Amino acid sequence: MPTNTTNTPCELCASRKHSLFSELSEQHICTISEQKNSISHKKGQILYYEGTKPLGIFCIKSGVVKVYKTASNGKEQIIHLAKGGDFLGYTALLGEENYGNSAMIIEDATICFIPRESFLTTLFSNTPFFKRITKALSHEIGVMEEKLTDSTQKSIRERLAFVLLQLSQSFGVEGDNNCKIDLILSREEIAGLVGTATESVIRLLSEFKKDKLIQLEGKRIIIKDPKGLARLSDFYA
Amino acid sequence: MPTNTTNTPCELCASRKHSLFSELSEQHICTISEQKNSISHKKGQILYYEGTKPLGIFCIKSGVVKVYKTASNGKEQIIHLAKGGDFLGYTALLGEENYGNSAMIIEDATICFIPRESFLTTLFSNTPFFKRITKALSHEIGVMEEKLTDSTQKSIRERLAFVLLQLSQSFGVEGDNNCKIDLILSREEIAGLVGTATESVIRLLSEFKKDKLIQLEGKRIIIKDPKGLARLSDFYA
DNA sequence: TTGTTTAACTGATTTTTATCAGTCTTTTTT
DNA sequence: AAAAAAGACTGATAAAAATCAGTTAAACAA
Repeated sequence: MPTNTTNTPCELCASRKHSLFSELSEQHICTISEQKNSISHKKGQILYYEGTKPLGIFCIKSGVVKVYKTASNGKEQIIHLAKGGDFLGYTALLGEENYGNSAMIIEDATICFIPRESFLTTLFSNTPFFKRITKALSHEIGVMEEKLTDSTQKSIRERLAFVLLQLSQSFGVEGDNNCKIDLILSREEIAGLVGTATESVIRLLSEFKKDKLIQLEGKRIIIKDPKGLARLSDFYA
Repeated sequence: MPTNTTNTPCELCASRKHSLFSELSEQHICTISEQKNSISHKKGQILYYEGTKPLGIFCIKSGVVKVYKTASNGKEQIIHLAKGGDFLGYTALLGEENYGNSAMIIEDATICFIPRESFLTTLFSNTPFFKRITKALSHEIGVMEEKLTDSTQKSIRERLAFVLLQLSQSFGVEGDNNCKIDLILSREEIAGLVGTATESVIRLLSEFKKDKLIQLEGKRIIIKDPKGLARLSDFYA
């Protein structure tokens, strides 16, 4: 189902500026660029499955990908949402393990695949790049520790409020006196992001709406009162 | 309060065999060894606080350290328990961030401190070692993703059963037909490990005891039926 | 050893959250 | 356009877990 697309060279790729490749030398970028393969993906397609062997890394040019784990009860825990400039799958590659999560396209995407060897060769022959990747890995660990703590110590209401703020951070477009989250997620997916039941999300969203914290426009959510949400999410203290 | 101890050279340190230093060359080990500082710590002492700047890394020779985050409600989420051979604090150092968690001695320990520069110099001039660290970081991310998923999708009973199995894995000593967890943790700390209230842990432990899954010997826990606990923890499926 | 503090435990209660059952609405398919 | 399917939503209920209040037991200090 995925289709090949015109292979824009990495040198010219707009999303590279915000990516881990941003500081790579001309020479290295070109090596990578020659080996990569740009592919178009439609919403719903799977990029990779948990438990399978990583053969390279993915670099998102455009679109949105959800990275998630399926729990034994069948529910999905969404680890994070990746978008243009984000890398996927390097954790499994560097950990020399099979994928520990799955990745599904949730907004039509163009994604480059860089084969294992090209990536690793560039990495190991380029200390600044290696450092950069290591820094990203380390940062990620801190983020996960924070998420774990929140998930055990905060209420669903607090977590949902926080998720909405994060979504507006990553996918928000500023409007007149508010901020629209420009990303279509099902209620079930929001639940997967928060780590709760779908019905709880629905109930809390309508509570937030009643309290004028958000507004619902079709499937999209508009943040009306970010400070109110921050207060609710127990963001300080 | 911490006191200096005889500085066993890393070359001769028993805990090195199981550590990330295990494959380091003679030369590199000696460089590190000359710069390090071995310190004795008593139970209750703090190794470092969340929010402060890392000045080097810690390498545990003996003893046990809890690495934890304090949530806004004052409760502790224990991220993991570190023991002989484990490294601490390299995540913050490599992420170029302040400590994202705190570390407290929970069993008298001897811990070496390796200053930032010595560690980083060795790391960047030694690709195999660098790869090894990167692999550990990547693995850690997978572990945290698993923990996050468990914390949102499993019940407290399942999580406690799993924590007990992990503790017996890390701190268990085999007895006649059972396995004693040779580590003294308060009920509150077990709660911090599971991510729940202290009372819930107490109730569940007595339930497990009633069901002949465990046995309590003073503050120590003896695993009587690991398979039963595994079944309870929903370890398969 | 006794008093004092801290931790472990128990029961009752409340709060939070999940689950179940069903309706309404939107999307997709035919 | 009509039928079918999927998703959003609502209310009622049940289950899980936290909190509160108190007792008992253990550890520590005077």
